[in-house]
Amino acid sequence: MVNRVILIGNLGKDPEVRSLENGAMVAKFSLATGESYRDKEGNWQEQTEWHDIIVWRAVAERAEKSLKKGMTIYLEGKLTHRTWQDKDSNNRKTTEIVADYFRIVKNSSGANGASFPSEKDDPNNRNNVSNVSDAPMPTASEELPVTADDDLPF
Amino acid sequence: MVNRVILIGNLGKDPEVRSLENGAMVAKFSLATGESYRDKEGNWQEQTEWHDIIVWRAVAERAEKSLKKGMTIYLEGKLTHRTWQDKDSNNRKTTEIVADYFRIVKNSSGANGASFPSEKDDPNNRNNVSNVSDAPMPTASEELPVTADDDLPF
Amino acid sequence: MVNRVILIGNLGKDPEVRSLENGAMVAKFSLATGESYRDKEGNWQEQTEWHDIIVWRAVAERAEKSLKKGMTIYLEGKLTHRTWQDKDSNNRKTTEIVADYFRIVKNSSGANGASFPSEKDDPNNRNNVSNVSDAPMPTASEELPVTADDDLPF
Amino acid sequence: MVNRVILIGNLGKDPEVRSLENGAMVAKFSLATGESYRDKEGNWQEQTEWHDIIVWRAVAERAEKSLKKGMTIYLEGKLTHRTWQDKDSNNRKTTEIVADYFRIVKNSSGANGASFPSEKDDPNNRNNVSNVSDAPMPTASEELPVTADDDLPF
DNA sequence: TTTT
DNA sequence: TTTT
Repeated sequence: MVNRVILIGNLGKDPEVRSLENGAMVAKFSLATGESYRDKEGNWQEQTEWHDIIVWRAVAERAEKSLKKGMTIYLEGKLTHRTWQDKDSNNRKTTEIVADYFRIVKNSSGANGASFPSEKDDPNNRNNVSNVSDAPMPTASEELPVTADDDLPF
Repeated sequence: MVNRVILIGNLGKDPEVRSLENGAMVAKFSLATGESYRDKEGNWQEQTEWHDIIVWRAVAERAEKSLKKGMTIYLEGKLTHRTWQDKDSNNRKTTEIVADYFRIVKNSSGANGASFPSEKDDPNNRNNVSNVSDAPMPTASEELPVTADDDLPF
Repeated sequence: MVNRVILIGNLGKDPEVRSLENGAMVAKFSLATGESYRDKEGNWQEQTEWHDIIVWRAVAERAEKSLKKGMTIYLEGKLTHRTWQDKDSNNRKTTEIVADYFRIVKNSSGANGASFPSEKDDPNNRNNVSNVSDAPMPTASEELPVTADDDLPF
Repeated sequence: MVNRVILIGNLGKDPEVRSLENGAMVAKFSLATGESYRDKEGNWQEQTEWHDIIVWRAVAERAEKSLKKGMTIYLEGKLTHRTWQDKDSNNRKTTEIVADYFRIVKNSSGANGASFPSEKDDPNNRNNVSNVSDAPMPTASEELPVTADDDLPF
């Protein structure tokens, strides 16, 4: 089974961050994606979707440090649905995207908003993390340049 | 803005298909994705997510013809959320995935269930459609093999 | 079978656009994706991947009009590989991404480079196109607001 | 920058697995994705793409244990290109997909080839790994059911 | 060849 | 609640 969501959108507010009793950090925020289209009168209409995003642990810590209302971010995650009963015993359903990766596409403020944020601002990104699990991770004494093709056993 | 969902899962039932007054066809079905994990006692637990899928027009027609309860399919689409009020004037929210592409990964029945279904069973797939918009679409008199690289102006 | 590529990166040059004899338009460009990482001395290193992108027909026309060297774009497409023989009869292989969708994430110039480009600048985007095939597309006399849930036959 | 590839296809051979001097395991295999289309005579043609896949470390170990020629798998990864010079000093380019996740969609043999393989056969999958990093991971004494919404601090 |  |  595969369950994968990819979004680029804007944060409606700063993330809300909490810690559970077991120490795990959680962050939640809303992300707006939208599309513009012309209606039959030729006027631009905006159809905005607000997605509820939840992130855990290291991703939540990174969200707390780096995400602010108004930013545009890229994220990947999975769709989860929870069913519960409200005070009138009606069945209610909540849908959230559990994101396991995000990166900032654009800061909202003018400051460095004009630039695609460098990954240097974003040290815990998946690419670096991936280096741990995907790459040979040479020790200092046997550093292999990525292009050192001859060192590969193929 | 980007809003993209990718799922592989099983149909809970045959699709429900309807036509609107304007002639547009709509189909809906539920798709289960799941993951297994060991709980603290070491027993396998299954966490199933049921997603509400909706497809329109040509995709709905193809769904009606080809999709059956129990099949495993791959699909791509976008997440949409609608807010409405129930009889008690509570705000309720419904989340659906509007799929613009699907393909069968496995038939549920034993018949040809063992084989990855051929695209020959699936003539309206995106790849064929893409040929219309993505490829040179040569006329009969100037058919270009895909490998006829020399005919390309680069 | 599924073959899907998703990239966000920068254009190395303006697209090269050509028309085939059959009238089909083709555009090609290179897209850089990169990741930064610290090397063992703690210096930032950049690992850039240059991807060859090819787009056809309507997507090529849109690329010609809207894409410029230095822009950051999001795209989706598929991986294709072609094998050919060079002048020394060596087998050579070329890999290209045939993109069927793109959207501008950031203009390179200062002008409106600070803003996430509106879809209003981007009328041929997939979302609009999707409206044609995914939505009921009501006629003027029976316009249905997207939220007019009651009009749906479910 | 984002660089993401999603494939469902068939393994051309068993993976080739090696260990580097630093102990890192590497596995390589070819994956075929294809699409069928009718040519102008109305005959079915098959266009197969063969992708070179490379996986590292834990993913490579899992590939060695579980992947066999003929299986259909889903994978996610990133595109990488390497440039090198052949014996005639020609610049040559090699494209590989560095996969960071895969799962078996269909076994090739008749044995349990008819069923979508359970994640129970696939213990090192991303979903389980994600549980480690994405979920609260309660200790035994404070186990929280996934639906125990009231225990979350929102 | 881009970008930070 | 964002953004254009």
